[in-house]
Amino acid sequence: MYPFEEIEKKWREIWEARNVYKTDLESNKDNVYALVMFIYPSGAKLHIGHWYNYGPTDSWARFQKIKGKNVFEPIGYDAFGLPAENYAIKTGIHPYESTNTNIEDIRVQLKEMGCMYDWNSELKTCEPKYYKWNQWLFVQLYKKGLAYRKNAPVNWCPSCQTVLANEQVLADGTCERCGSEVTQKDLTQWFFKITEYAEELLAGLDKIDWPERTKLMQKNWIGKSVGTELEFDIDGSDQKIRVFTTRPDTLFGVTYVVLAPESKLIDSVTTEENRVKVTEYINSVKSLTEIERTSTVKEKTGVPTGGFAVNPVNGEKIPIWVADYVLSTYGTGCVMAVPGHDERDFEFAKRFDLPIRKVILEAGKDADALLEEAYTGTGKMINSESFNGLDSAEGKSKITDRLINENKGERKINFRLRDWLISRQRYWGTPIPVIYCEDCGEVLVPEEHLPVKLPTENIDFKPDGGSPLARNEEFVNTTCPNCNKPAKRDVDTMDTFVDSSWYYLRYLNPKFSEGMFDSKLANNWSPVNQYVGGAEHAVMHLLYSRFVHKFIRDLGLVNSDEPFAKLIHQGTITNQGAKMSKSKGNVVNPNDFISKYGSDVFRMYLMFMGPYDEGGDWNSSGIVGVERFVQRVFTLFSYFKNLAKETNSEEKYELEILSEVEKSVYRKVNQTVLKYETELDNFRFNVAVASLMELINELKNLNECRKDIQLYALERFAVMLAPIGPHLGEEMWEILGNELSIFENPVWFTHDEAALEVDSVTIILQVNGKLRGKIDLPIDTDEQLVKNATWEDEKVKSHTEGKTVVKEIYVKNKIYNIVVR
RNA sequence: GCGAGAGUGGCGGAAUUGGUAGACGCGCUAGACUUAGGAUCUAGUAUCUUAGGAUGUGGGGGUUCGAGUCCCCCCUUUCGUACCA
Repeated sequence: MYPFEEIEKKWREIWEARNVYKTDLESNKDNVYALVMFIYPSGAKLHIGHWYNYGPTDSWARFQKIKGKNVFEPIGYDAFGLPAENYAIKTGIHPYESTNTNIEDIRVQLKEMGCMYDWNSELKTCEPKYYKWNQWLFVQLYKKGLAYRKNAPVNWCPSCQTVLANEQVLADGTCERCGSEVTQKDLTQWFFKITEYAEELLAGLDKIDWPERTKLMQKNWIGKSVGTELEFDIDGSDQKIRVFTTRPDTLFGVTYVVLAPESKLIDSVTTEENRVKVTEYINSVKSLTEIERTSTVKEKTGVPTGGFAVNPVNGEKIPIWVADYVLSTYGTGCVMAVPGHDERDFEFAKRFDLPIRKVILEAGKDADALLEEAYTGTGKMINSESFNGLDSAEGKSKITDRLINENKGERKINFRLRDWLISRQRYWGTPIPVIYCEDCGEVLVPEEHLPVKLPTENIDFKPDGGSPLARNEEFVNTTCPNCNKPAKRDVDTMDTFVDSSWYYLRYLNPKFSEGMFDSKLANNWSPVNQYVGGAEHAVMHLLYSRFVHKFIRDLGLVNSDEPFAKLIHQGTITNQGAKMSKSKGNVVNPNDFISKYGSDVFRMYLMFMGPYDEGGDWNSSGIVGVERFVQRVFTLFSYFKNLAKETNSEEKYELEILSEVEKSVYRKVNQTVLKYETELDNFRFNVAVASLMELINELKNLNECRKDIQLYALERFAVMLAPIGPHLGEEMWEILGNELSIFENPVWFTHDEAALEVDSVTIILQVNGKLRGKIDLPIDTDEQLVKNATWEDEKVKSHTEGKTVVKEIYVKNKIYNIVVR
């Protein structure tokens, strides 16, 4: 039996004692930064999902190490946040205490996994020496005008008792964290101006190797749209209605204009006879929740104001309506309605019997035919006076030009992306380094006073809609850095996504006191070569990090444009189809498997389950397969114990001098080396593991080989085992008679290309594309000989007899197909 | 609604440019060893079959000598998104 307990313990001690995983960060040669998303230490311990994230990624990193790369693989804790605070509310235990207790436990588990983390780089975001630099970042953003405070309608989670960023509200209008329904509230809050970087955040997506899905999500979230902003005069008024449109080519099709219910223009455009109805309508909209209002299944509602706008291109007077399908937060909050060519306007026009005018003709359609639905495609312009006959694209440009000439419009780019709301009315986070003075207004805490420490005494955690820090007099009351008069501190804390948007740079030297991070090291190690984490962060963490990275690049602190060059999302492991969660009580505990099979077997099984980015449903029944494999490996190597002390292997062998058995062993070993390398490099762990299983099946008759061939095979096998089963690999390497840790002294054998060349091939014989036989022939056999052999095949004969041969197809070394009729 | 991905034996899953579908593993069947086997080893294992073959990668069409792979339509499912003008 393979004594995994003893062996795994032994190697972990050796690795730790010899400091095998300390990275030379000063070096700039062959660097590989392998990063997993750091841990959010909520009360729960590491579960299968963590293992699935960290284990295989570590195997990838170890493989880089074994190939001689200078690998940096750190781990740390995203230690601020709600779970610890909620726990404190429930139990009274201070978040600092519970968080640290959790981290202690988690660290033990992490070490059990046998990952090659550089523990010198471990960090916690809840320490002042870390969050000080969040505050510093805030100050820099403020100084560049990229951090600002405004009163705005914000998303409010009544359960978490705090505001949320747009990204933290789910599609169904619930809180990303707790699932409560999010409401709207008007509050004065701090924002980071991520929109300033919208264009670059979008363009940068083309330069990074990320899953297309994720890039698309970011692209949609940023939501760039190119169009024209133009104005409609208001009939009988000096005011104008500005609208944004991506389809100026449909301007002649505008039959009404719509204002969002929040629009400030409503009051002045509404006529007296419509005022009551309009007011009633606006009130009715207010009482709707955001979800109700934005539901696309809801029938469109709206009321006419009685006022009229004037179409800038043809002077036509068209009615002004108020409707809640127009959003105040996008564009100008006003829309020109073209029912003929916009689905929403079409639906609205049908409902309220407004005219529908066709101004774009779909290719091949009749200009006079009635529109059954909005035609949103492009085509020839019609009913558009002098623009008739132009293509949509040309029309867009020409109409815009005319508007520009007449001073009635301009080209405009709009983004769906909003600024990042970072204030949180919670305790367990980074204090916002701002002081409010009656005389001086909002004043930044001077950099030399940072960090503004989060008070740890006399905290009333209980949420009451305000920030817990507001009740801590000692914290709140301070003096103005400008005028020294009594002043008050900002009592909110920062969104924890601020913490996680730059931690990968801090890992390089978490003790660095002269700045946010050590720029010299950051330039050696940025961007991160391989980042691995859950797809749920596709638009939050991963977008914020990109923004912050670009900002600190602009400060001159780092010279790369993107934080993460390559990204992979591990899939989700479910249990009976359901996401594992404490509340459902369906969490699978990894410890049960570790104690029964050892961490290597568990890790290898996770890798073997299926494609890494797909995850899958947990089913422990297959783990015995991996266990058997490990047992067979151990038996095999034990049989050849100390072989490296008895013999030496060559780097390469000429095939001619090998026996048949040796030749097939030699070939298989080299095929496996190549396959293993390509699969592992690309995170296809399941296939990499399978290739080693195939190899051990092939090594059945290894004892019929010469000793040096035996060693040749086994040393390669051991080295390939090491990344995916690190303790096992080390032990097998040692059993062979090697004295040094394979990770301390990395060894990798590249494949022998000559071994992959086969001397004979199996030709597939087909009749009408159907398999009828196979023949083994020397490679590159002459076509005529293949043809002869094919025609001699009994089955081929019986399927072609009495039929006319139409043609014969020969694909060299692959297939001979006879087509008959 | 829209956008992106997925659908292959009893199960998890393999499969270069279109060229032997089902690697590897689980499970199952039979045999060997054994006091015993839920250990280990060996062999087999897509389905139907009149034993010649026929069928087979969600369904239906198509391109091709040849399609899991390419094209069109549809179904199921996962994820994202929710009137962004």
